[in-house]
Amino acid sequence: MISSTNKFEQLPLEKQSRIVNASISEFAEKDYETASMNTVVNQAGISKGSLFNYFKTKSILYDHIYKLALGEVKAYLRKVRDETIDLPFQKRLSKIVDSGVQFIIEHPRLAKIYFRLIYSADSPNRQKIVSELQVLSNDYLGEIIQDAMDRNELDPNLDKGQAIFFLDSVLNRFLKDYHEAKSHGDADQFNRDEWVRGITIFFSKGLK
Amino acid sequence: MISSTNKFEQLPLEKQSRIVNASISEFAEKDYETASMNTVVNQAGISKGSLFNYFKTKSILYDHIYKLALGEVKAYLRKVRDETIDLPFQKRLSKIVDSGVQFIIEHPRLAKIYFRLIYSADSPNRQKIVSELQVLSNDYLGEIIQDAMDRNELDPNLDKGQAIFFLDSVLNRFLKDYHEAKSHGDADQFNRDEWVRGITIFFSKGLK
DNA sequence: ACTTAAATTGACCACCCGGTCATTATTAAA
DNA sequence: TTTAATAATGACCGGGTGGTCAATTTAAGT
Repeated sequence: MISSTNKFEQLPLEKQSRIVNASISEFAEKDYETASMNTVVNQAGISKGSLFNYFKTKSILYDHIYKLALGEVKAYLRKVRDETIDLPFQKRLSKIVDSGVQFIIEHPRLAKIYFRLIYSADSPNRQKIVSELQVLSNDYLGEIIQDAMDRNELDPNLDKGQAIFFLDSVLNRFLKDYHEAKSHGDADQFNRDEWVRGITIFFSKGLK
Repeated sequence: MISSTNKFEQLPLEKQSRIVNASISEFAEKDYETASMNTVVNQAGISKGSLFNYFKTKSILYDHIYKLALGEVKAYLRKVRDETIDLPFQKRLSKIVDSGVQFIIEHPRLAKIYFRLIYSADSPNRQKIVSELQVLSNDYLGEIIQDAMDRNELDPNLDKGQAIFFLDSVLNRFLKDYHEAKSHGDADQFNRDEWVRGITIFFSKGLK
């Protein structure tokens, strides 16, 4: 079976990275419908015919790029999960937030694609992608919560599904706001440590 | 001073509502860039020249529509705020969630436009609109929280800004998920009362 | 009924899109 | 060096876009 990115993968690495780079920039800057294959082609310095030879359609190229972005996100998450496996819940949570912030700083364009995927609506196969992400998040946060419950750090009668939802809501929203503030240049309004502390306290005690 | 919607407002009401209806449908279904003036025109049963006579540009029409959507949202929020002014925090919170759910049921297209505005990125003047919304949310939730603090229902040492952020994150995310589940036909997985209870408990006690 | 002013129309414009494919340039085999 | 196979090109296609404007219909004034 021949993958649809087969021709692309056989290209010299330098050319591959030019194309990937241009695509990342374009899909980070504009949403799927508005992103232009012409722009990608010009930025990558190749001809239109070539690009459509490597990727049969726009949506296949998009697939390639978002999977790449998601792969990076997953790697970050895995790393922090494994590195914090022995830490208490609060400490663990704050490390996860830290790691998210770090990802945004190191890969701003991939972060943009990721948030577009989560929050915006108009990628192809959106429904499938979103439900995949939900499973991912469920597994990931579910594990963290289960660990904490096993250690009696969290209420053992907790509705796990709801707990995951709350974690997911706040964490993603925080990172999204942080990302937006950063790309608008006014990230200094975020005292990171203060927010990380606030978030972990909130999850422990609520607002009471 | 002549408003840019002046000509539009002088139209017979029936024609106005045909145009508004068509516009709402289009901007609910597609994001700003993808929404088509031609579709609006056809659906409204008027000529293209007329529409551009009433609204000089696409972005002015969009302005009119999103302000309309936002106005409805605000009215709902005001109503529930005023009706629950004497209730304790938890009860109040659950009424707010209820009201949001009701809004989604009664105005699904406006809800779609609202969520697109909040979560998606590509409307004109996005930055200005989003910061306006932030002020709105700050005022609204800030008031609710302040009331609760005054009654010693919440920790008096609470960082108000953070508290608002947590409320906003969870409430908006819940309503967005509810809205999406509903428009995908599988809203039954949401046991509304259970979620409302879970949310209010979470805000009181956290996950401990 | 005639004239004038205002509202409505839709063909038309320049532009951009994703995608194609005959032609050309490059490489490998003989 | 000639031939055959492969890779790269960009002019071109049909279609859609926001926006315009001369021409036509409708309404108002006398």
